[in-house]
Amino acid sequence: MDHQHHHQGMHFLGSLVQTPALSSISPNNEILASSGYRLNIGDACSSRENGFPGLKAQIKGPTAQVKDIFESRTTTVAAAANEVKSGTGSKRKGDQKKTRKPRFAFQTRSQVDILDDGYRWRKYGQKGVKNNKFPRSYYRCTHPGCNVKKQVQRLSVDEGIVVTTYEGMHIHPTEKNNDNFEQILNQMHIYPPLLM
DNA sequence: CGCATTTGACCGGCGC
DNA sequence: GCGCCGGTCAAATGCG
Repeated sequence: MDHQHHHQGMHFLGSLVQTPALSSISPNNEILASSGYRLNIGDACSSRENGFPGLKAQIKGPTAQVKDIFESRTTTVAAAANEVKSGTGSKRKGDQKKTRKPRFAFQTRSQVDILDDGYRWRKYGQKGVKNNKFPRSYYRCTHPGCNVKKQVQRLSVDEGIVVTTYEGMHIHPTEKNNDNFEQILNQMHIYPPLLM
């Protein structure tokens, strides 16, 4: 737990993904949408603190708007996430360190906001975003002990694009089969059409 | 009944 | 100090 990272900023994986139009895939679990768009991020990018499997997207400079949205966050975020509840409550103890978790974001061209990445998420908040007509949703991985969070935001500047940001590393494997044909298919759709 | 989502309150940081 | 902002909590509600 000491091998810290030197990058405190956020990595931006800007890939424009054109997902195939499959029909609803897994209705019950995953926050999957009915239109059948899905993105697989299931196994492991291995690299660092985040597991980003099939995401081979290249790292590229974010577009003006996107960058704006996330970069400002980086610093403030950590504080809120850690210390928060120590105020009056007696429940949580903000004992955790002040880790500044790196975040990874990527954008997708999709009709649905929630992409099926193979993990189970519980929504814990939603807020309006300045200059944006779409709200941003906050999710937390439901696996016990796993602190991974993610937020989803659709850009109003181009409502066909959804930005998903991951924060933290999963401490458990994906809950779904990874050899699923469809998933592989989807992974393949990840890199091709790049934004710039 | 056991989950997940909804939604307004609340919190810490920051700029003025 | 106050108000805004991004983020989170938690009670109520919804749903299978």
